This record gives sequence, C-alpha cells and structure tokens, in this order.
Amino acid sequence: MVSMKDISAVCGVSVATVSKALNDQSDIGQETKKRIRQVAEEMGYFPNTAAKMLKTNRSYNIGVLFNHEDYSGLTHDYYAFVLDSLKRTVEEKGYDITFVNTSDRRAGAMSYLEHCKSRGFDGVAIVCTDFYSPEILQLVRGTIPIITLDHLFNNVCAVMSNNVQGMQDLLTYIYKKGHRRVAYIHGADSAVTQSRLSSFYRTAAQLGLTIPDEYIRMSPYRDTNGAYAETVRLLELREPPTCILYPDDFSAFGGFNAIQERGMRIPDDISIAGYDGIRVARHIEPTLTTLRQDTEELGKMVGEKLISLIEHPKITLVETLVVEGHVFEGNSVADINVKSMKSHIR
Amino acid sequence: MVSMKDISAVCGVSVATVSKALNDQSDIGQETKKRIRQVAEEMGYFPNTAAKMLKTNRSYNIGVLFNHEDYSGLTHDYYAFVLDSLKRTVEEKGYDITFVNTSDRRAGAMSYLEHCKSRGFDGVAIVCTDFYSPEILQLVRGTIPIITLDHLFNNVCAVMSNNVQGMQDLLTYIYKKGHRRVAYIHGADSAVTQSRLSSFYRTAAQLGLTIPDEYIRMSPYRDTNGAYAETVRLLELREPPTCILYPDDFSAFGGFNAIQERGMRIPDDISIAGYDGIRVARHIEPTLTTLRQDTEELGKMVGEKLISLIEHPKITLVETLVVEGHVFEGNSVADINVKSMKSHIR
DNA sequence: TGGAAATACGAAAACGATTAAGCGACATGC
DNA sequence: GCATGTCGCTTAATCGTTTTCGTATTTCCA
Repeated sequence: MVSMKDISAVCGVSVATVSKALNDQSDIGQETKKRIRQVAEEMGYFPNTAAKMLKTNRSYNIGVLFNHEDYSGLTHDYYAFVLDSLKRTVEEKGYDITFVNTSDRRAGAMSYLEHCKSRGFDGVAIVCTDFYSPEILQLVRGTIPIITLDHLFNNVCAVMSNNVQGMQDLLTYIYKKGHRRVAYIHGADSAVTQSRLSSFYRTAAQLGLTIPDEYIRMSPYRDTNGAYAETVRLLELREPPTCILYPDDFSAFGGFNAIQERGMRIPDDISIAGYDGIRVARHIEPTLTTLRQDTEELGKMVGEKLISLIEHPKITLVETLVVEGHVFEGNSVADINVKSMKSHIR
Repeated sequence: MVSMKDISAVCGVSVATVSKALNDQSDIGQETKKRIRQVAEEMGYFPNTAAKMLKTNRSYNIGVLFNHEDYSGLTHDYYAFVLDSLKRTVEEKGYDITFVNTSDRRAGAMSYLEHCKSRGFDGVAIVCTDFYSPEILQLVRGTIPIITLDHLFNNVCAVMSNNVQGMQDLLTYIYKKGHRRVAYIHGADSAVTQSRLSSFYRTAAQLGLTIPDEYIRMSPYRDTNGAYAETVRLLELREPPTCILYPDDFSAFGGFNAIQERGMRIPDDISIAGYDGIRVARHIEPTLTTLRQDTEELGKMVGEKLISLIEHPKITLVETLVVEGHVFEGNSVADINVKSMKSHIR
C-alpha cells in the first residue's frame, strides 16, 4: 500500500505537506496542493483507516446492534428493510456499518460497550435486542452517541414508528367498514405491544365499541401456530368477531390458514388485518389489509439523526422522532356497512 | 480509555511487558503475567483496535459485499438468512462484519477494492452483486482473501447452492407425482439460472419428458407481476401444463394469484412449485412445494472457508463448496398418478 | 566455581497518519 | 528602519500497539 511517505518522497515535500494537501488544509500553496493530489491519484493512494482512526479518534464507522437470540433480527422483514435504508443513508455520507458483535461469548470477550469503544465506532444504532439487558443499559449509559429504534431510554435519541396512531388508524378504518365486533390478538409484552394495545382500547372507547375480554388474546410475534390456535378459539366463541387483528402480518397468515381450513372465506365470512406491511402481504390473495410501517423513512431517520449526533453533538436535540405508518388497504377486510350495501345494490 | 501505558505505570513494568502479558507471549514470568492481567481487568482495559490493526495488519473484520441497486440484497429472504448465519459463524470466532460501502458515489470515493484495503478487512465475502462489474473484477483480482456465494470466478473460493441437483430433485419429485406436462418460468440470465435451466432440460430428457418450447418462459426473479403474466400465457395454451415451476417462491405467489383469479384451484386444477424455501411459503395455504436451500449451511460455509483462507492461506484449498438443498413437500403439487388414484380408491 | 543457557524484562523503533509549533522569506504599516 | 503579519513549508511529537534486540539475573552442569 502506498503511504503518504511514498508520495512525499516522489514530490520532494514532507509528509505533513502531503497530509495537508490531501485534507484541503489552508496553509499550503495551490501549486503544491495540485501536484501532490495528482501524484497521489497516479500512485493509487488511499488512506490507511487504522492510522487515521488512531490519530483522530474518528472511524466513520457506525455500529449496529442486532441481536438474534430471541429476536428474528436480520431475517425479519421489518428490520431488514430498516437496516437496508439505514445502510444506504449512512453510506452516502461516507460512513460504514459494522455489526456489534453479539455472538462472541468466549471467555474474556468484551461487553457491547467495550466492543464498541474498542472498534472506535463513532455512534451506535440499537435496532433489535433485549432492551432490558444489563449490557444494553451499560451501552446506552456510555459516552458513545446512541440511537434506538422503537424503544425509549431516558436522555437517548430514539426513532419510533407511531404505534399509537397506527393502531388508531387501523381500527378506525375497520370501524368505518362497519365492523363492531373486533378482536385483537396482540404480541408478547414489550413497549411496542403496550402502545398498540392501549391505543386499541382507547380508540375502541372513542368509537363506542365494547370489546369483550375474550376478544383480547396474546400470541408471540411471528408465531403462526400461536396465531392459528388463538384464531380457532375466537372462531369458536358463541359470538365470534367479524374482524380479527393480528400482532403482525406473519401471524395473520396463521389466522388465514385457520380460517380457510374451516371452510370460511376471507373477507366474506370474516375479516382479518395484520401489522407491518411486509411485502408478501401485498402479493397473496386476498391481499392483506395491514398497517404498513414506513421502514424506508425509519432507517433514514435513524441514520441522519445519529450522524447529526456525531457531527454536531452540541446543537443536536436529544429527542424522539416519530415516523407515521399508513393503512394499506388490501381486501381482507369486508365492507359490511348497510349504507354501502345499498350503494352496491343501486 | 485506559491504555497499556496506564497499566504499565500501575504495575511498574514497561508497556512491552504488558503487551506480552496480555497476549500470552512466552518470555514473561508467570507471576508478572498474572498480576498484569488482574490489573488490566480491574482497570477495565480493552485493546484499541485501530492501534492493533496499524501494527499487525490484522483487523479481525470481514467485509461483506451486498449491492442493493438491482438486487434485493438484505431484504431478500435468501440473502438475509445466509447473512444471518454468516454473522453468527464469524462472530463466534472473534471476527466482526462490516458492509463494503456500495452507496458512496461521491467524487473521489474509493473503489470496492480500495475501500476494503483502506479498512483493512482480513477477507471479503461477495454475497450479492453484479458479478460482472469491473469493480468486482478488480476486487477479486486484488490481494485480499475472497469468497463468493453462488458465483464462480477462476481461482477464487466459492460456496454454491447445488442448483443442478436441486432442480433435478424438484423435477424428479414432480415427475413421480405423475406430471408429464411441466412448464418452467425461469429467472433472468445468470450463472444460477443457467445451472437450473440446463439441469431442468437434462433431467427432463432423462425422464423422457418432452418440453415444448412454449413451456419455457422467462420472468425476472421476485417479479410477481411478470410471473403473473407468464402464468396467464401458459394457462391460455391449447395444451396447458399440469405443473408450473417458478424462478423463486416469491414469483410463485404471482402465479398463485393468476391461477386463483381464474377460478382454478391449487393443486386440484393445476400444480405449482417455487424455489428457495422462504418462510412464508410454509405458512400459506396451500403450502408451497419448493426447493429449500440450506441458508444456514451456506452462511456457515462462507464464514468458515473465508476464515480458513485468512488464517491458513497456505494450506487452504481454493475450491468450490457445494451445499445441497432439499425438496420441501408442501401441498401445491397434486399426485396425479393412476397408481396412486387406485390406492386412494382402495 | 566458571561459563553457557535459559529466563524475565526493558528500550526503542515502527505502523501511517495528524497537527502544533516554528522558521525563513517577503510584504506591509507607521 | 523596525516591528509585525502572512504564506508555505518542515520538524517533531503523538495516537496505542507490537516486536526485535539487548541485557541483567538466575539456573544448570561440568
């Protein structure tokens, strides 16, 4: 690898001058600068990142924390799309992305925070993990700029998909379609689940819906079998719902199957709705009505805010950025309004 | 950050000694080593990766090349699962993963190879990209250990999903189910496509199947609309196929919809099969018969071979590792054997 | 007991960059 | 005419490690 020393030798100047020329510093002659840059170009020079890091304490490298263990991480459409958008956003600004090592559990391995400091990450995006683990707490309390996705820590920047508004929009949409008996199979306990669930209750109350307790069930996220089982139980009620909400689109497929196996049709006999807006939901028949989260925007926000935190720490607000989703209108929710029936007839 | 110098001061030894103690070198006393290690632990020491890299030319960092532009990259189930497995594999061995920056197209930005050298990657896994681009060629010809997924370069290690065997197994399975009129909508031209297509023809010949030209169609990977359109054309043939193979599971959904919209049922009226074995294929009804690629094994192979290439360059063979997939038997392919009809009746 | 070998440690150079301080030459101001 | 300022460059220190080589001390054996 050609270094500044090599260039300085060729140009007959000191390495300091080369450094200044390449970094566009002020105290250098136009002529010299031009010549040095040209020679550097010809010799195929590129900087040694390690040396630069050592001296400047800047890595132009961002850590991304993705935990697999209990979470689906990378293989979850939602996170994959957010990461994809995040990657493009920061790469365009000259940053690279490195995963925070979460699998090295050998003796003497470093904690997340230590690992991040050791690698010299300029900032860390915590995307998908157990936010209550001690290691994560240590990390967010450290001195590295941090941003979280879909979780709030005190005094830490966060990007959140608006689950409250999302659930409200989705339920309101369903209400407007004429549904009055709406069941909600929610996911396992988490901040996200709580937002959605309380929004569900509040919106139902505002709309004047009464939700019997047996309409509220739990099934872990992305567990099609669980969703299947809960769907069966809902269908067996004396007064079954006319519409079922699922924790996510994936779970909705479980419900989908339970319903079809009993010879019922969607949406004619019963309506369903998912959450997330994963691709395949738009490509099956009937297309799934769901709350589509804006993963492109979420990833972009995470990246831009984190870089702002890194580059302008003083003037960057510690705040929570909220990204809106929107109802994706598939055809899994039937319109059962009397009004609309009439209009159909007319 | 506490450095070796700090530790040396506390212990009253030189930094050289500290370095040796922490790196388990030979020429150091047992007593001193123990003491230094203990102090290091107490002071919360961890190494400065940049300094270490600078000195040793080892980064314990692996570059992963994922291009989004025309390829679905991260958001493609297949690649996401491979990456997930790769990540776990290398992290357990103490390596981190950094994406090769493919989005920085600003003036003066580095080529892939320069970027990799600049970051000091110990090795690079080329997972998903346009393998024919000049930048990629420059990269594989460089001096960094390289491994590719699903593409062969001369003198470069590769991990391949066995597309030849896979297609053979899939078609044979379908044949055994009694199908004699099998259509294949293949993906856009690539090494993978060619393997599958030639395997399809060869297997068909071996089985004594005659495949009319109009049964072979093209639709880009993961293009549901394209698959939809081609399916319609196949269904409109004077003698339509009894089974249609798709480029991938996602495309199969396009066919799925085309078929259902025409009031035909799967598999009673027509059979379909996908390729890849993405999750959702197992969770819709009818479950999709497909060739499931072993993403877990693929990612593991990529990681292990690359690390072997890095750590034992002399004794590591430059070879192509082939990973077998297997037919996932859903219920989208009907058994139309006379024999089995009989056995049904019996 | 003397000398060779083994052992434990330190001094210093190096990796490739950045940057503060300094220095000569020349122009400017009063 | 002398202090002052500006420009363009060099010198040298520094970031935190690793590693070579040298040296002092101990051990071992003839």
